[in-house]
Amino acid sequence: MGRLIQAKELQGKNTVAFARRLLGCALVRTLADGRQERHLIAETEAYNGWEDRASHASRGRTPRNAPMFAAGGIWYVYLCYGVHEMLNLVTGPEGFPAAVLIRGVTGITGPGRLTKALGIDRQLNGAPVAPASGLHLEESVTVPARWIQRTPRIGVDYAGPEWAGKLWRFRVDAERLLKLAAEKSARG
DNA sequence: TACTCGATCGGA
DNA sequence: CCGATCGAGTAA
Repeated sequence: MGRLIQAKELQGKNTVAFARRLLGCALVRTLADGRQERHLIAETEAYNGWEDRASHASRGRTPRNAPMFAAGGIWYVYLCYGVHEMLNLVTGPEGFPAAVLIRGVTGITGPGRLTKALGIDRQLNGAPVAPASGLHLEESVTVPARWIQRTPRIGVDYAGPEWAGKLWRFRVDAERLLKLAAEKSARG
């Protein structure tokens, strides 16, 4: 169990830094029977501001992307390619559209497979990042900087080279995360 | 109302 | 490499 990540911490304009800091945090799914499943976040992407051509917010506010314009601390879940639910954490102050796509956790690679495995869909769209919603975040392990990989975001070539080229995807090897978690639990 | 196209994935 | 699958966004 780690410290709960609160909405207040998600309301700055440092979206990219936050996407990086999310690595090693726990995504906690509360099931219907009250039990909790914990997954360490291994891969994220930042979508930051109106100018970001890869972001849904780049052409202004619409019914779909409205959650991105709210104050940070809620989930933004949408259907991609008519097939996959994508899970995003809304960040930023009210009115500044930003979010972090959760692309992978330990044991599950890919944003579509992640939501399928955790039973996440658009019912969670707009819900607060809190245990009562059934999905929240906790601090867990601290990932050494040298283990963090930065790359361009995936599947956003349509945004053009300037925006598709931003190193706004962050990744850490899942095995290393699990090792850190094991060391932490051995320490007590 | 008629298009077009995706922040993906699995199978050929 | 390609098709699935559907809703948002745009233009008319």
